[in-house]
Amino acid sequence: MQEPCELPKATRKRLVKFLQILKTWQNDRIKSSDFSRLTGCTESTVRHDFFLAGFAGGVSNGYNKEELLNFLTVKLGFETESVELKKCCIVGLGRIGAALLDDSIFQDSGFRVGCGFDSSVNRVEIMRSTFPLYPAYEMEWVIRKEKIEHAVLCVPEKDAQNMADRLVKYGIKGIVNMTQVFITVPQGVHVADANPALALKQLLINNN
Amino acid sequence: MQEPCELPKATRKRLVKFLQILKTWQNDRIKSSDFSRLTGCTESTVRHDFFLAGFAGGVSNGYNKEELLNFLTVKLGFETESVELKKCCIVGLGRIGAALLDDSIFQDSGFRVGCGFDSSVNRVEIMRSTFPLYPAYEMEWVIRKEKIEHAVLCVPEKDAQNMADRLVKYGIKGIVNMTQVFITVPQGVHVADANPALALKQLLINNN
DNA sequence: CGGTGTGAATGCTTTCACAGCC
DNA sequence: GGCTGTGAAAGCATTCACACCG
Repeated sequence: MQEPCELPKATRKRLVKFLQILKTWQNDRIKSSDFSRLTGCTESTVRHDFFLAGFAGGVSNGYNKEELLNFLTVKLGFETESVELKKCCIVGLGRIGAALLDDSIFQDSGFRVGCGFDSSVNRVEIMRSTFPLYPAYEMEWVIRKEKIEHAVLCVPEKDAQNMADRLVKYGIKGIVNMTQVFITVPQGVHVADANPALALKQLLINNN
Repeated sequence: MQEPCELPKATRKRLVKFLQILKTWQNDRIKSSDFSRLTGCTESTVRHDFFLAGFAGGVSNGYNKEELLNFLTVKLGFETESVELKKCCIVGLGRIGAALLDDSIFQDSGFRVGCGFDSSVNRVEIMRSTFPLYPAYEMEWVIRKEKIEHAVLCVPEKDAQNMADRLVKYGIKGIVNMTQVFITVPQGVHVADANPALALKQLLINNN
């Protein structure tokens, strides 16, 4: 029914943010200036995004929170989210990977942690976790059996590309790259970087 | 001498990536197709970026690695990087914050960890770390004294905006937001998001 | 040939301006 | 008056096409 959300990329990205904001918005109504303040884009952009998305419920004291929240949830295809969360896996259980073995971090993301992998059999056996942990050589069958399509990559940098290649081979379609190196993936697979060091560097550069 | 790098935003962002790639590039020469493969942008874009940056050392078997590396380092204003690293602070020492108390994570970023803060005095006293840890009420003088301008925000979501406000008040100019909530900062302060849950969500949306 | 260098052309994104509505 | 809705205009970013060079 809902075609795959034919909206400009930039607009879609912002709409995800707007939806996130709505989820924790206390008030009954919300204005484009609120979104502007909270995201850093202009009021104009906010209104234009809603226009492109096809929303037209605004009046002179802003938008109705509930109405907008429902609209965006459907438009972005998140309706079924609460029914069944998608599973992701944490690959590499060093300090960062281990810290991510925690569903509260993925709350409201539409994902939950399915399992964790590490190439050290020892570490996998010793670590305590509410999620099943596997040694890396079991990745293939686990990923296929659990139909996991998303991975959070937290391995040492020297292993990042290798591991990414394996993940893709086993059917992973999206990788969140927590390492500082850039990884290459074939067409059809997507990567999002989420490394604090990289982010710091970008901050320095974007002082404009 | 080097004016503040008058380049299009998008181009600057990519140049930072290219520089990162060069640092670990094994071969003596590198081609635009290599950058294209590794970053996902087109060869055309790569060459055009170098053009805008004013680099013109390419020949028919690509660019000389060293030459390009030096050029970009200067152009982006990273020459002094190895002389003195900028300090950042980790704010909030839960699982994630604690995992970031580690300089190896910030290697090659131009930053090093200066110190950590947490509102739990108890936690600060108990945790072992090679960096000084302070209770949150000491933030102001530490940040001012150490002239820290960048913070990595790892506090619980409900505290994120509050803490960001305080950081800004104490002189922080750039915040890497590891939380899932969006924070608002005044003009002149910059925020970069680096939250894996957010990144996963963006991946779902960008399946185009 | 297999690459880069470069301006022009195309395609996105953001901003503007102002009508319309409560 | 304050805010949304909307097309048109301006501003960026990417891609093309082709000259040029070893």
